[in-house]
Amino acid sequence: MKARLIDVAARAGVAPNTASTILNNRSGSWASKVTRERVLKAADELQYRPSKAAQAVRLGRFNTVGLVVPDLHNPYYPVLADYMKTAFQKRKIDLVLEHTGNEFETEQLVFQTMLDRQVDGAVFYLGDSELHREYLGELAQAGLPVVAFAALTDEPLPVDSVVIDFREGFRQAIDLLVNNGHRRFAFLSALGKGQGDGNRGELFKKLLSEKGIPSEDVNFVSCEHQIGSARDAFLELINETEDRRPTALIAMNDLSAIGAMRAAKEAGLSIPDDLSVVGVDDIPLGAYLPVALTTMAQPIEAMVLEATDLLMKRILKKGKPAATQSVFSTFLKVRESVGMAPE
Amino acid sequence: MKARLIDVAARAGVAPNTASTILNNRSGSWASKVTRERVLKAADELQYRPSKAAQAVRLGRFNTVGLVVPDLHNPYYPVLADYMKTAFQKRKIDLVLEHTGNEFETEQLVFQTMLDRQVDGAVFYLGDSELHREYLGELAQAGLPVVAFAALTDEPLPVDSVVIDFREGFRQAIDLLVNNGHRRFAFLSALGKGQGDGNRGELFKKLLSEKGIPSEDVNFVSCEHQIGSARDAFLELINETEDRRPTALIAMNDLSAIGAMRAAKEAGLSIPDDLSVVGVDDIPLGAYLPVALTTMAQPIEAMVLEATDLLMKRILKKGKPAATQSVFSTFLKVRESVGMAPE
DNA sequence: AGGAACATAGGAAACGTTTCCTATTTTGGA
DNA sequence: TCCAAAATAGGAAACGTTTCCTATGTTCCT
Repeated sequence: MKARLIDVAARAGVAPNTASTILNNRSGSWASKVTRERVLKAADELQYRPSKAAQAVRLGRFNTVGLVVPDLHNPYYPVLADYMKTAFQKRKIDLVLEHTGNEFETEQLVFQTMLDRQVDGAVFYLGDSELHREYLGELAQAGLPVVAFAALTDEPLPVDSVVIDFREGFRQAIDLLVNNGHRRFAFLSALGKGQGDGNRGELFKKLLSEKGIPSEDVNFVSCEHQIGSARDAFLELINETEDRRPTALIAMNDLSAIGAMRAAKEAGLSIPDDLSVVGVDDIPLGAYLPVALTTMAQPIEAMVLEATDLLMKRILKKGKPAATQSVFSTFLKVRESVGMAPE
Repeated sequence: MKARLIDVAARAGVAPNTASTILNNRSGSWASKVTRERVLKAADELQYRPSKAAQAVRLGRFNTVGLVVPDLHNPYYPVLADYMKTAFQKRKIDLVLEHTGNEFETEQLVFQTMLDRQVDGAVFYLGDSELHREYLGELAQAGLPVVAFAALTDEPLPVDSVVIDFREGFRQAIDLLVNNGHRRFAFLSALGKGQGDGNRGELFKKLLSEKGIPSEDVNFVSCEHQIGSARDAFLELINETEDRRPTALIAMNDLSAIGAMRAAKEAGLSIPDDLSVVGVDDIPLGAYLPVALTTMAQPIEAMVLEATDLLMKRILKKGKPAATQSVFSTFLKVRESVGMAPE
């Protein structure tokens, strides 16, 4: 059914290796013009496409890398995936996209897939699940080139990593909010059951205390970084804190921020008059909400380029150099969801 | 570095074929208990994982299917992809996800990839791009099992298809809007430059005229089905129609609806008091907008199951039976964005 | 005119599996 | 005790490429 190299060679009246050499125009391309054209014509007529599987077996590489993200439902990741797809495309490398949904079983499965030598390397975006941190070293040990995206934490990862330093963005956000008169804060993040926030909660508390905000005026709300869970959790906080209700909210991603804004709406709070909201991620949607979302953005494209470079180096390099760490800073994009503190 | 079948066999002191038979527990599994255990132990110790590429070459199949969607930035598709991933997982088949961004070049590339025999079959979601319709038959002709999702149109597709019949949802939406007193409508859709709306515009006009709405009170707005494009286009309409401004909008997907809601906000129109909005797709986000979005939902899971079945049948069946068509109806989910017509 | 250097092409092994077929040993019934 | 049948295992080819190495003509210089 499908044309093979042999078929092309036969039709062109040459040996398979000759055809192969020509089709991949290899080694100075010694073939005579007439032979070359015969082969090219035959390949075209037969609609020949080489079997990637056979190539992979022979060459020991796939020209494919994997990108594993926590959750495709968060529009941040498709944005990142697009950049990365473009970056690898330039190197003639396919990118296969997987998402774990932050579920342990799916994560296991994806790690297996990656290990099945389907890919020459893999990029893992460590979301708020701490689960796969454990496996990263294992994968690298098993010989798979790996690069990870992660939040900046105290303990460096055992693999090359592109880490996001939230300090600058946080500082800008807190400056803005405090200057606008806000004194009572809420912090919405994923914590518990295998989830961490990369010390961002601690960082937040510390920066606020430097501004003279006592820690009892900083409410930590834990949710699952999905929109529904954020709404529920924040609505509960609103109902619990009638007297000293926070006037400013920082959510650890834009989706949670949207959920919280919905909760505010349901509680009769208006944004930004009664409540100021800051998100993280700068998802495209944020600018088009009825009240456009102020958010901490990342230099996604630069981060992706760096990750791509790191992975390519790992793939091409023979030895196992020590893991490196590249740090990128966040910055605030001020939109409509932040205002002056009420009264 | 990586353990191969030979290595496992050597360590267990058996021939490779014996090891293969045991590891795949094939043909009544004749191997003696002791041999079996030795092989299993060796495989475990060496962390043996068979090379998928080699298997693919030998077996002529990949245990992998492709899913091609137009745009991952629209949260509708991740939802669909998740269902499909689960459905194929049950059959031990990997799903690789590709998106074309509705760009012609990317589409070409993806079609190539699929044809490179990386997959045993492919599911294409035909968005509003008419571009790949042309290629579907070609792919099927080339021997690739293909199933397509599409809107119900007059001309059936040359491959098995799962089509969405919008009539019922439209009828429900129009009933609701007309009963609420709306008389002037807008219809937001992707048209032009290779894009079609599957006759949904015509359908809309027809249903409205049955309700006694003259066609001059139906405004068609063309945009690119992305949030920003929808905002721009609808804002323009608002500004152009000060006198006979529409009081109800139907957008051909939820993302456009959100963009239009943003435009309404910018123009000082409030929803649903000044403008009622209905979307299509029922993306999860819709329920969590400050004004929850009324939308036409699809039985996504059932559609996915059907598509999965169709593809599996194509893959397993020898001959080339005629293309079938499975139709699914939409239904309205009423939320907050629809109200009574103003004054 | 004779050989070296070049241009052009093919033979055959290899990548890591699976599977068809054959070979050896064991079992069991008469 | 003998032979057929069952149980158990291995040999070798095959999947579709790529690549190393060798072989045949050509060209060109002396």
